[in-house]
Amino acid sequence: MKGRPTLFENSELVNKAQGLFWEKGYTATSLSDLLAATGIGSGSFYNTFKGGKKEIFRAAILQRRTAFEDFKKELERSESPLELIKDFFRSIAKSERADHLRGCIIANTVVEMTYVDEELEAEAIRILKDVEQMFVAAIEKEKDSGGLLNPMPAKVLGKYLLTFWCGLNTLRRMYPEQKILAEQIEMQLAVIG
Amino acid sequence: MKGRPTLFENSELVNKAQGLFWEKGYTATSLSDLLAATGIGSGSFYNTFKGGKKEIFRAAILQRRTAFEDFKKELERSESPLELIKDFFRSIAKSERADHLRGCIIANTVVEMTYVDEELEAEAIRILKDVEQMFVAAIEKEKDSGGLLNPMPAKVLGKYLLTFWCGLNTLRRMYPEQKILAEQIEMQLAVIG
DNA sequence: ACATTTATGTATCGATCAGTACAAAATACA
DNA sequence: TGTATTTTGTACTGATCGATACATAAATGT
Repeated sequence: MKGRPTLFENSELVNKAQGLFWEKGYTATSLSDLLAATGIGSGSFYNTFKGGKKEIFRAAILQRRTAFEDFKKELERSESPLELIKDFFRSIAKSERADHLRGCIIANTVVEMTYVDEELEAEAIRILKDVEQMFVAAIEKEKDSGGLLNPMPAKVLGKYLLTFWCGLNTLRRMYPEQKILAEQIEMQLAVIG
Repeated sequence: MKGRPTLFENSELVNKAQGLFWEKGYTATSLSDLLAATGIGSGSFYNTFKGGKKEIFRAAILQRRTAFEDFKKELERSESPLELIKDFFRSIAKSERADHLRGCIIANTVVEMTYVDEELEAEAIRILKDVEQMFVAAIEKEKDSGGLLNPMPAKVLGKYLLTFWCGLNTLRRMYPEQKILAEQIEMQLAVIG
């Protein structure tokens, strides 16, 4: 390809931007924050992300989405996907304090963007609904194999797990302590059966 | 008292500011948003709220706290506080769409402020912990009167309700529909017993 | 009437916001 | 060795940010 070669790896830029957005959200993260963290100049930045701040934020969100999709594929290959999901929830308790404090970037975005940016809000909601569907599919599979006796519809149980995930997003900030979170997670998972 | 009389009622200012902060959060609400919504000039504004934007935000949060404290007093007078709490959750489903979208200003603040403003973050967390304590007290009372058979500790059940509240804060935005929310709320309340 | 006090409206501050203009640099291709 | 193409760094833009300066208005107290 013709032209000066890129000094900055695109995915690296998005990675670093994601780190900032994850902590402070979209509005409170300034462009100069992004430029300072990545080391890129504004010329390169707007050459790479023609849509500016909003485009790199969307890229950060979508990158998070692919991380979720990887997990989803792992579930689809699994015999007992619900167990993997439960283990995922259990692993949350063991996170570092900083990870508790920043929570889930997608859930954060839904809360932040409601009256701020319709498109980004819709984007984040779409992802959470995909997560919900993943929960539902795992629960249905477990029901089919006879490993789950809970009589509630899978749809309701899926929304229950999603609501738990979003609630945990705040609880973790209030109690970034392994013991409390582990106990609470275990209790909430037991509800499913 | 000496001096020119105030044209603006302080609590009215806080009320209107609360409305803006509730929708867009702290950072995305600008001072000129606040001035436009209240009709006040910046001179008067900074004369009234010496701490500027942060002070009026804190006032908005604290005003919400007193609303919660009123409910708490009602609970303390009640014979079956847990039933009142359950009815409160049930009433959420019937909210208007706009109320679903803006959620709970305190829970929103916890999510927004984590790496943005330590003090406001701590303020909001303190309030949520008070709400949690209110849940715990109501559950203990219900246990004492023999009206609650669930063997889990009241502390755990209280955190469960709090987590549900915070999860609902996102679920409402994803599904601002009475039917879905009512079904989900009923399911989650049934867990308590 | 006049001094004092407080609230108000307006003009304005420096800082920062997101974004642009543009020339220099670094490559590929002719 | 040029010419086209793309990236990069820097200077800069107008707009908006939160906040202040200050004169004027409107009350009270003497």
